[in-house]
Amino acid sequence: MENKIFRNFLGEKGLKPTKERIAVLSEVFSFHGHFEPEYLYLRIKNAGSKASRASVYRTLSLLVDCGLVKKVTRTEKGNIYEHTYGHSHHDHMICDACGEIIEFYSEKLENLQDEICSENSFAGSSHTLEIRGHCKKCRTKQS
Amino acid sequence: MENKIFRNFLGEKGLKPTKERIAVLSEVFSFHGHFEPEYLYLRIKNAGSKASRASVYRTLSLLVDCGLVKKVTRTEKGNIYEHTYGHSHHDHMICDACGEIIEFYSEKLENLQDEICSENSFAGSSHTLEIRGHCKKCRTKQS
DNA sequence: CTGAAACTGAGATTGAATTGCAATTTAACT
DNA sequence: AGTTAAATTGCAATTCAATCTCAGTTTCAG
Ligand SMILES: [Mn+2]
Ligand SMILES: [Mn+2]
Ligand SMILES: [Zn+2]
Ligand SMILES: [Zn+2]
Repeated sequence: MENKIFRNFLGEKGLKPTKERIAVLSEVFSFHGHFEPEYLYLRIKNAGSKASRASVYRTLSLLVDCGLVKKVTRTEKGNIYEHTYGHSHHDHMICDACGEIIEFYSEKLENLQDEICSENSFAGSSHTLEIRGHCKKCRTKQS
Repeated sequence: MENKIFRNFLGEKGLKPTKERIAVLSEVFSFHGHFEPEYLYLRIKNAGSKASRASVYRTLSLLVDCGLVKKVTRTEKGNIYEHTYGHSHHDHMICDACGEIIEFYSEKLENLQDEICSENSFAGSSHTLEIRGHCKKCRTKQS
């Protein structure tokens, strides 16, 4: 489980599993979905643990490094993260009319991307595909 | 041509085609490829025109609004743009080590996306695919 | 021409993220 | 348990792209 993985990762790097780091780890895995560092910081505080903003940022980096967490996007505001351990990869379709988000996954699509990476001698490690348009509901509503 | 399009866009909004705005427009279309606002600012200066950083940022927003320019991605540093008018659709691979951006286009990939949209009764109108990883150069350098 | 509205540049401000550093904590080894 | 070096922390200072403020300037419809 994630605790084990993180402690292992820290051990290998000569880093220590301090309460602050563990508090961040626990909080990150205490809920599902996307989050901003500040939101995480507040949740930790609210949960009765303590970790400064600096520690939250620093630990978040470590979690990304060890693969438990992923930086989803950089928005105008700041970065958005999500924990990935225990979740499978998917991409998104977003309806420009109602904002609905449809998640999808296609093995074929993933393979095709790998092919394209090879063709370009690129070692792809992650990707973000966002398809924009109109969902069924909004399309029928329009007629 | 882009000049006409931009002036039209400005007119419709009650905005004025000032020398600064036109200088930014011209510079944006004076070369092909990706660029950061600061780089554009320096190019404009170097070209003998004048436009403050503030105007460059402000005009860049307008150009995006009117569809002549697109925000390609957001890096640790800042935004990266490209002019789209006169260019056909393509997606990007971005090297996490050196920042190089590789453009690619795959008919198969586009078709596959259309298929996936159909399967989800979604009318896709645009998409952004960004593959992150390491380019050939950075990968060999590492060994 | 004229005047109201739009625009500009310089510098101030914002805010997420990073960093310097003195004090504190950790844990390996007696 | 006690010692100690290395790691870690929090706070405040800093960074830096991006945005905003606002007084002076420019544009252009009438
Ligand atoms: Mn999702
Ligand atoms: Mn491109
Ligand atoms: Zn919809
Ligand atoms: Zn590279």
